[in-house]
Amino acid sequence: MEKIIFHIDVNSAYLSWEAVYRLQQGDELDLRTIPSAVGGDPVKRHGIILAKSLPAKPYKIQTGESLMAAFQKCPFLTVVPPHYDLYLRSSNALIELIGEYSAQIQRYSIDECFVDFTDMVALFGDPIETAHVIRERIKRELGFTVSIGISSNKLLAKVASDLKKPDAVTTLFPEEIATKMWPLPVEELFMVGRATVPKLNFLGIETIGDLANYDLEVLKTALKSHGVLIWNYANGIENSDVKKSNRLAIKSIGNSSTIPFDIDNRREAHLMLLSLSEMVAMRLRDSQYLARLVSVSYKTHAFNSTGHQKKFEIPTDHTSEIYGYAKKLFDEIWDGTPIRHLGVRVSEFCENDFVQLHLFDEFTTQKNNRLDRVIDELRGRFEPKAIMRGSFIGSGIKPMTGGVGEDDFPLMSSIL
DNA sequence: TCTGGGGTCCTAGGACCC
DNA sequence: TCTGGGGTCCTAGGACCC
Repeated sequence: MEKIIFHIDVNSAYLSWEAVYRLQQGDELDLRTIPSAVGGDPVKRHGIILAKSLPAKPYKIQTGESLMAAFQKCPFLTVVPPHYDLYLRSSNALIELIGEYSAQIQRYSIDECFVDFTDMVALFGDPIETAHVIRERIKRELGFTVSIGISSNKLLAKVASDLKKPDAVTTLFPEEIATKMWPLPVEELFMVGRATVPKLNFLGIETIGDLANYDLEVLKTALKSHGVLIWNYANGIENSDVKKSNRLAIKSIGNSSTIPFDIDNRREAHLMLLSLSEMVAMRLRDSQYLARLVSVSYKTHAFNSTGHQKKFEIPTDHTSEIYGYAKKLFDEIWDGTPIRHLGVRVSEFCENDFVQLHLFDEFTTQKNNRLDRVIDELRGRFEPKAIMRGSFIGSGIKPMTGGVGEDDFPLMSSIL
């Protein structure tokens, strides 16, 4: 039987949520009605556009571009800083509402989800009408708009939701592929990014239809497995299930940050690594995993990036050990070039079963373990700053760097 | 116009073993 | 001494997503 899949996408999510919140707080102005954007702080060198309003679109404001560039195009652009807590709460409210229509929901990102509606047709009736009911309810009850795509698989549903924005419901069933999807430029296809477009253009492929009808063998030679993937997508072939999101399915945990100033000495670099390790390790303990692989990466002032990683015999979730590894890895590769951006990531997880905790070095392990958990608890109960290492005072570096905690869910890079 | 931060997956080359 | 090929593990780097 053919499946019925919805893809639900919040229109200009960060900006919409910001606008709704401000209206609720009594603001007169609706950010969505003027050229506006959510953006970072240029002084801290985080200055890019994260989301833009519809009225900002005619000015060709692009997500990801620098605020400076945006102001050049639209000098009176209103830019507000991001509030990730608010976005997480808004996202949760959305998922809760959608949950009334199906239990089969895959959160794909903070502002997108897939819904398997196949078994719900018997209960709610026509999928298109139901999608409109959901769309209307979200607008009325939550105050923002969504675009809903409907098809028989996730890929087509996702493409469909993109066809009409904002506040719309669009179908893209297999028989509609040739008319609705094939005329689109190939860069609109999921998984065709910056690096692939020129390669496809070189082969004479300009539209999704060109790709769909191209010789698969030639494509395979030129683009390997990625070529096969996007050829299938161009033909609407994709058959993965809507997987209920499971936080324990996460494969890695990392935090990274652009430092407001270039770091040119080992001491400050280590302090920054400690700050990042604190957050990574806390999230790791919260995930109930131990990690075997620690990676460190950095970007230089000139934007060259380098990384180094190593597997360790004994899986851990201790802040002190992760920091120790990170520091060692960093020292092995850094040549003194001024650093703009630093990151720490852990992966290769195994369960943190009780047994594993005292296999080796019982005393230190248990001591470290208790210390980490007490700190986690205090930080959870009060605020992260409740426990702060003295070395950070006056350093210009925050005692913990990075975000995403309790409510994180895995974001898949490819629909599968 | 100097370009965030969170992820996943793939590939290529070298080491090592049989 | 020089020769072969296959498998697996490890690491760096890059492509893609939102």
